[in-house]
Amino acid sequence: MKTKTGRPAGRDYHHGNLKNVLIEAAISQIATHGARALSLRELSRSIGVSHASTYRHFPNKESVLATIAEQGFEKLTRAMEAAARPHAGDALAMLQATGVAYVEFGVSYPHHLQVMFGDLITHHDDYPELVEASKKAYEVLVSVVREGQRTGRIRAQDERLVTLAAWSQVHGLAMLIASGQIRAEGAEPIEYKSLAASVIALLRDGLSVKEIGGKKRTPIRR
Amino acid sequence: MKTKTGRPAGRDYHHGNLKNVLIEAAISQIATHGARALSLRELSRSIGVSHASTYRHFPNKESVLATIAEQGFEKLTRAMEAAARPHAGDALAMLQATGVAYVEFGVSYPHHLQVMFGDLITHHDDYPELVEASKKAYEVLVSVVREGQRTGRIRAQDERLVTLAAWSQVHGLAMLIASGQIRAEGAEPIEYKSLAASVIALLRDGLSVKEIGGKKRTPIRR
DNA sequence: TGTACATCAGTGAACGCGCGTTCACTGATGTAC
DNA sequence: TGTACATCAGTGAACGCGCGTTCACTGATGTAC
Repeated sequence: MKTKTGRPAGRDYHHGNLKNVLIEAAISQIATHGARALSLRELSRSIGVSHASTYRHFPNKESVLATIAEQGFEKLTRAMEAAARPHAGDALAMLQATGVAYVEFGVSYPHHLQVMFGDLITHHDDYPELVEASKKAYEVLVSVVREGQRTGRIRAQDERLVTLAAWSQVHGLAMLIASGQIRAEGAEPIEYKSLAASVIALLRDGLSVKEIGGKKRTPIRR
Repeated sequence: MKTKTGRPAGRDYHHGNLKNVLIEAAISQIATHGARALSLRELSRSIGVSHASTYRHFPNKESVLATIAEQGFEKLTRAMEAAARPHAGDALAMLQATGVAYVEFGVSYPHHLQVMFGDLITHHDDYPELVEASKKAYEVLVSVVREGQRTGRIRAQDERLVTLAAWSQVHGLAMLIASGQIRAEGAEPIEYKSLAASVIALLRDGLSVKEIGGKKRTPIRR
């Protein structure tokens, strides 16, 4: 069942590909059973490979998790960039879209978020590529904020502070949803996308009712 | 070393108190070694008691964690209420103070936050007191928002949405700090309290620069 | 094209570990008389 | 106040488990000639 060029059915590794197969299987195992439940032995079992083979590609379990986290940040970065792109030139719309993408990522891959931000990886410094990937995700937000400040659409406060406010907002919402704290009250499921959009709009506009020239504006309804 | 009324030195349990001793020890073990590292055996060992004794007071490990989470929510509730109290009558100040208290809690007890919002407890419905405690914490925010809307200081949008925006903001900031994502760039440590205050102020005021009567206001600096 | 050889990815068995949980027990405490 | 008894909190040993990691191996792959 194999030729010089062909590969045995279902075993497209040996030299190079097992690493990818392992990571993909790990990601799907995490997606279904949660990050805490990931075991290297079960992982190898699921793809029909010896449990020792992992150690040809990763020095230990944590480095597998680090790779997963890294890919998560890369995916998140791509999602945010793709969401922002159509709104080039309108920084506030970009910020909104980027934030919604962040929350959507969290809703879609709650366990992946756990790996990225949880305490499973204790030695972040051992994984410079992971640190790099998370910085890149952060940089997407920074550059939108910077653009908004340049064009006078976003408050000219310390750029790091404004970015942090935006990041906290979407990260918090994503984490609350991912950890099951936000529940539908009625029967129909929550529309996370529009929920995220509304919450982010509140950050954009502010919670307080502004007083202008000493008298209150009518509260804005959207 | 014991009398009819006295207790053997260092063993103030037998009938009633071991449960509290266990929880206190568990909380301190979590604070130092993280929630994932908690083991019932190590816990018993640390207080010099048989590891089977736990099962006189808790049906299983998860219920120990649920009790810890519950106490965390109670502590958080108390902290927020205490922070809000001095500002009674000024809902925006209450919101600010409450939010800062939330973030401070997270900074002080990052691992406790992990137990409260992480995925260690999988069957929340088994612990109605935990659900109740988390609702009470949430209610603190709701009531501040409601008060702000009643007095016209906070936007008259759906009260749940506004609360969620505030909650997301402080939760996200707390989680980002707790998970080590926010790092000082220079040598001096971050002043989390003022950082939180600034970030929450941005939510209160909004990120966008408002245009009034067609022309831009000067960006506000604080 | 064919052969000899080097490389190294994947194997199977074993090590040692600490864990959560159960069980029959024992001994300290509280109570009825 | 003193004694007999019931209760039940804490014990120590044992069960069974799956895990991460290591190791000497073997066999598939790629390459030099």
